[in-house]
Amino acid sequence: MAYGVTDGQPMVRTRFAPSPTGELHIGSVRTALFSWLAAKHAGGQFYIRLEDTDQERYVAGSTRRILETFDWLGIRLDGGPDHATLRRMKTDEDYPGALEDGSYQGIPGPFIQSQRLPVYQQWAGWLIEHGYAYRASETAEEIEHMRAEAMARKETFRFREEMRLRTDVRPDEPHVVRMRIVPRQGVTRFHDLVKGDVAFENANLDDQVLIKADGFPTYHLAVVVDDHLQGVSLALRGDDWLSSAPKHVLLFQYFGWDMPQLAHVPNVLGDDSRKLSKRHGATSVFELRDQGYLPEAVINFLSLLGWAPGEGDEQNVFTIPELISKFDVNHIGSSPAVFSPTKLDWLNGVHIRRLSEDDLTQRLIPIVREAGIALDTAEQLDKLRRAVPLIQERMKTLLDAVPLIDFMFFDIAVPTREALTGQKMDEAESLEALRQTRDLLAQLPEFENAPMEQAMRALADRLHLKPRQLFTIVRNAVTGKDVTPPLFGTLSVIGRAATLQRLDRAVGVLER
RNA sequence: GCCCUCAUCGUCUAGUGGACCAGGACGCGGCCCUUUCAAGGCCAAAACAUGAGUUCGAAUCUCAUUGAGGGCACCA
Repeated sequence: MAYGVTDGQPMVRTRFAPSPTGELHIGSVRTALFSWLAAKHAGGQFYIRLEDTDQERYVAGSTRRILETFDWLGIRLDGGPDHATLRRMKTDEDYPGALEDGSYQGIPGPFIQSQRLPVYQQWAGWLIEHGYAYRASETAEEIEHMRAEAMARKETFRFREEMRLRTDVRPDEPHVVRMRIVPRQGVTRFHDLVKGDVAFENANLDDQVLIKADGFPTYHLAVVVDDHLQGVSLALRGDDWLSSAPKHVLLFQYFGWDMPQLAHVPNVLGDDSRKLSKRHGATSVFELRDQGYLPEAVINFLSLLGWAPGEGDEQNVFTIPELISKFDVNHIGSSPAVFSPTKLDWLNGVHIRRLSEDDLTQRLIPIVREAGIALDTAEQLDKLRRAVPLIQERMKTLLDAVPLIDFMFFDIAVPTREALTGQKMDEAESLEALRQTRDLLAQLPEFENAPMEQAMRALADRLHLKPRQLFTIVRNAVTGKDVTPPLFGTLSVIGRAATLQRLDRAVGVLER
């Protein structure tokens, strides 16, 4: 397992290597999470490397978005950006300085592949010198033509050295560098931590382009060179890479470098068991964040997509430290997992309930403000603070808080007569009940939960009403809703003045 | 077409030849608690894709079939 060596100690080092081509997909985030957990479990390092070798697909600002994703999740990188700087950046800025640094925590940089071009050129040259690669100058059109001919013969097209139109390509003329498959026959095998032993016939591998005509490396060269130079001991990636893995294995062999351990993790699928896409709602963690999910819950949920502690351990709810201590790459499942919004909801509720009241209050503040509820005065903040214990176990997402508390801050619409008339009661009875409630609450020495409940139960008794009959009309009168947090705690947050005022108004409605 | 991968309740999964007429979790249904809604507790329904084979014995091993996914770029 140990591959890199730091200070004489074996070191597990993993990386996440996205392309800056837009929003980070949930499946990619999960792969990154697995990588991070694997590293942290072993006390190792996790870093990020930007694979921007395709200039055409580059999307401005995506590097920043990628780094923000990790920042929000609470995943700290052992190589990469400074989080404080990151938070100060503007949206359209990209490439934070820390990623460009020469090295970080002993990991040699830069961490942006476009800044490592000479490195790839150097190693491509080495391959050519040692007979593992060659120059080729066929144009895209020529290749396309060859492909069409092969298809006409119903053959699978693979570019091979023998198919070159021009041999003896000079280094100074436009060309690409292609890898030679050596040996041409035979089988390339490797062990994948997730997929097990995998074997590919060399005859089915083509002479992959390693350096493009623009001088940029392809993924295949860059990933091998960087993983080696940066001391990656365990490489996790999506299983769509499995088919090209044998080429990477061959390159490692050509170079004479030790292979990192490979783990190809399955995709995350959407509700319809198809690949997750925009049509499935949440496709980036920012959407989840905006929908009121906690990073703790997202991490917990994602870790369970394709991984389980195994060995009879049936735990489902994990803190991040628990995940770090229990995570094991060998327990990653080999089949794709479906993203289940309902399970995420449940886990989010669980993690919300685990928060301290203070913590939850802090997280609610921006959301409540966003909903248009002012929290500028100490009094308003105190109201929220007092409401939190009443709503904590009633939320699946942070957004759920808003309808649970808005009436504590805003006045409500005038209730209808129907809403103020209790079950199996007529309007006169209901009116009398509300009047007596009003008088009772006006005289109550302490406008607090317990004494209020005691007095109100006694009142219901005197009126020969069931608590439910009385409480329901009081709830409607004061909150304007038939679903609220527990009534008396709620009234106490609303305060005596507003409560009495709303009761008076309700009495007025029935008197009319 | 060729190559590769995958296949246990609706979903996430446990399970590595006997302890499995398959365990847990979400969701669903019911009950309890209860001022509404939640939370919590209890109970229930619900799966080894199919077919051969190996074996005294298979969810677990092998093969085939079917289905699903991925790859076959000077994209990652």
